[in-house]
Amino acid sequence: MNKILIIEDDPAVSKGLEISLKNENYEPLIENDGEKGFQTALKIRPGLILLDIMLPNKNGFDICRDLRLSGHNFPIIMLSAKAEEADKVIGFELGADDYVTKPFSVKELMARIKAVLRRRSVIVSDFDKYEFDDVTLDFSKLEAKKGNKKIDMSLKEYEIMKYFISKEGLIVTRNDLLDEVWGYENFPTTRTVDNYILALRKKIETNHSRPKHLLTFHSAGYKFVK
Amino acid sequence: MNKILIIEDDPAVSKGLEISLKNENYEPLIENDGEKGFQTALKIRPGLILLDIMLPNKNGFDICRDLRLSGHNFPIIMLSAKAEEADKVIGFELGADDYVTKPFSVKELMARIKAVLRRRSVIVSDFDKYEFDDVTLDFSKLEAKKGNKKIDMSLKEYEIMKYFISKEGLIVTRNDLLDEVWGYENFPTTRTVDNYILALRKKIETNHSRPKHLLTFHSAGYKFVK
DNA sequence: TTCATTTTTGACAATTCTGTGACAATTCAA
DNA sequence: TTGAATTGTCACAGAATTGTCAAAAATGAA
Repeated sequence: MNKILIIEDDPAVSKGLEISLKNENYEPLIENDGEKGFQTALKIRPGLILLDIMLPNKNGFDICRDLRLSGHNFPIIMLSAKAEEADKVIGFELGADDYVTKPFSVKELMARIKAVLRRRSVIVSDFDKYEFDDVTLDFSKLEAKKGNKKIDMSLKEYEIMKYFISKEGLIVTRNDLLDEVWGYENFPTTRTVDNYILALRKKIETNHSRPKHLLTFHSAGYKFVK
Repeated sequence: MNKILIIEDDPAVSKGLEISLKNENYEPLIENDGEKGFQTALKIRPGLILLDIMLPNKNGFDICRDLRLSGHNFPIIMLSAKAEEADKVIGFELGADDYVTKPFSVKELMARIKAVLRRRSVIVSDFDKYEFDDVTLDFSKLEAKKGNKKIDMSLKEYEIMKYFISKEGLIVTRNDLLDEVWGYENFPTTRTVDNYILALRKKIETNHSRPKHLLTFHSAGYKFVK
């Protein structure tokens, strides 16, 4: 997931970036045409896009906006020769993650790439407070309460709850959870999931052996209901 | 530092905004009168102002202009029923940061608030004295006290405290700190952060091994509470 | 330059979290 | 109703993270 798509029509710039990125163990790919770049982005789903603004066929702003409109949220860093604030603002409003003006120092750009990727790797979806029954979860403060008693939950437990909540009312299989919460780095057994369910039930359910929110669906998975 | 002043005379709108903002962990405050809103802005120095245009006593354009004239640069997002481009231009020329036409989607407005605050977040943090428990920090004089004993703190320690304070109650990851306090020039390891935490705890906590203000959140980061 | 201070790193200890397997309980299907 | 499969439950080992200290490296002033 460290593919980086460079959409940039000046070979001097793109070649330089390619070399620097390879040095940092990313996998750079160059497109020098706006429309083709856009298509490639959709196809290869890069981990990050370095996006020039002035491009043949489709400019950077349009690419950024269209990617966002079509529901993709690849991290995007816009590159531009113009230092004007206006460009910057537009870039951010279209959903760019960062904005770098040429000429830029390679070191700085690398740092910004790292920063953007780091920020993204943490954030998942866009609610950070959620309530059901007598339970309150605050994901940005990592605070949880049942009634007026604080609940101690680990980060992984928050992540699991967040995933369940985002799928409220739907069956979530153990493999869904392993893929989405644990990711592709770790491969615990499906039993691990059951253990977390148990732990969560003890925390959020009034009677953990008669769950009302984290329900079992035999030989399918679990379902969270509000 | 996340107070948001809503100056809006339609309760249907302001109440709705209040609820949404609370959900996002902001602290909304409503004024329904132009002149009073203006005075309140001067008094409470909000982190951002949501400003309607049509208002009793003093309209939004005047409020915006007068705030800027009196040297304040709170981020301002203008709200208006009129979609006319003219309004837009005037709003920006008066120094508004963004402009949203009613009816607006709450999600969009929240996104714009975040975007404006992000753009501004580099500049703001305009407090230079802060107190909690028996600790006093003066960021412009670089003086600190616990009880009546002076504390020796390095500049970086002041910067870290300032960042924590600006995120009071929220989780701050080590990477947040590295991005925001250290910036893009230096890349110390995350262990460096822990060491600063230790040093700061020894200085500001009464019992550094039982911290009450700089709290650890395992596998997430730290949180400052007042 | 030297010296004092600040910043960073690395090592190790202490703590917390995760994952696993065993066994019990439950569910399903025939 | 019975047996196989699935899920509930628990306690423990070892992984991973954080606390802590001391020493090395960097910085800045005299």
